[in-house]
Amino acid sequence: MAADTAVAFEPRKTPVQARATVTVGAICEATIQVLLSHGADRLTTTRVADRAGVSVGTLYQYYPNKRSLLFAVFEDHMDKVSQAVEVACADACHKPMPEMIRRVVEAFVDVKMQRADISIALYKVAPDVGGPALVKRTGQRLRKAIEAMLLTAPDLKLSPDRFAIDMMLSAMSGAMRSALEAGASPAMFRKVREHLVLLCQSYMAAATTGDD
Amino acid sequence: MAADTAVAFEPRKTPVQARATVTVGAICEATIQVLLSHGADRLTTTRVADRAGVSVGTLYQYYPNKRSLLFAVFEDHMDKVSQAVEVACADACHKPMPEMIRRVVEAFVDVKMQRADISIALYKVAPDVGGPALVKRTGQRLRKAIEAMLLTAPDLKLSPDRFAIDMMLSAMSGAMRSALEAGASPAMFRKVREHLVLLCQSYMAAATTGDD
DNA sequence: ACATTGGATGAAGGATTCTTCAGGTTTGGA
DNA sequence: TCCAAACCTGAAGAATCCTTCATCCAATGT
Repeated sequence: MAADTAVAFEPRKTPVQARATVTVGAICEATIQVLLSHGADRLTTTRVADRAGVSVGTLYQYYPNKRSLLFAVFEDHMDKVSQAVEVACADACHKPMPEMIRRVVEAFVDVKMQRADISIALYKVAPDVGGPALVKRTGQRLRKAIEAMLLTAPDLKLSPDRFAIDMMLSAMSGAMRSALEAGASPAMFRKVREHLVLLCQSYMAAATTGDD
Repeated sequence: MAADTAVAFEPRKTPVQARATVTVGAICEATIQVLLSHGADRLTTTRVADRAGVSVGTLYQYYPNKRSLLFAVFEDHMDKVSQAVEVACADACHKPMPEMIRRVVEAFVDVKMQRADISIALYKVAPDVGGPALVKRTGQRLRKAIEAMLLTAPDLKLSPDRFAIDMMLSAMSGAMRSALEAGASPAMFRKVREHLVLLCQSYMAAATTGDD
């Protein structure tokens, strides 16, 4: 059921002139917009091109097919999220564990919220674009960053469990996803953030005590 | 961007004779299979009919369109999950809170795992089929059941917060989703279940103490 | 046995969509 | 100024898909 995850996903050509850079940016932005306004199943290359103010041909000059376009947008978003979390991890080294968790969770929630529209749009295509694979890759990247950070915690009895970190990450994703898809208000997001911090802190505390 | 969530989703006709019941069952099962083997974007009504061993016309006799078919399968699954959790809630009344949480989490994990293939298949179409709406509805249903159960807990200082329950549910969904999409082994699932219990228990304990 | 309602068929109409390519326009350096 | 490379255009080919409907088979009750 898989194996075609890596077929022709690479961009076809990289923009050289400034004009083309603008074009590619417009195409990516238009992809998000069309996804939000028309849904994943009515996302057509022509519609995206129209919205971007270019012709279809132009789109196919940079992306070999529709999936590669979606994949590129998805990959870009995941990369931004990863970077935000990695920065938070670096900043939180040597702090007490609860403080570490707080920073990581807040960084994650904030970066997702700043680009709420993109996050929501991408949930709609992830399945059709090798989503799980990319999500897994990103998960590993985040886990490494968090693992490294936790190793510098002065108040940890047990070494942090890899599995527990994955658990925490997937719980975070789930909570954010449902908040985003429910169209939560800014006030609601603050509450989600607050509770998600509590959730992760208490789980991590429990997971790094008499375990085995 | 919404408003067409309730268009022609109702089944067209309900099977009367036994023969037709079998047919409808085969169509639903075939839908899952095609989803798993071909992906959401290559799920065609003709392919589903072929796999079910009937003609397309038959399919359209029961479902007015493709989306309504997907919706029906989705709705059926969500109903099964809800029932399993509701039963667990009813059984766990008057038990200590940690025990309650344990039962609910285990019920949820187990029912999802029993139908792992269906769960995975449905993740692929949820976005295109009024998924978020159905998920929200199911979430409310589950929250009510859990809320009622928690009210009978003998060891709870604060009345359980609605928001906290939603939080727990979305964290559970997220964790299960990533485990399912990662193709976790049975052994891995046991570990996920165990940790998810711990996560929910520690969060609930924290959320029902000095809060606000 | 027969009429009526339920159930099944599958070719074909109608509508989209993806992707290409031959040819025109713009840019930037020589 | 002039040219080659970079860009852009958009009509049209090729491939799918969704859905319908006229027609035939099966079941049920009288």
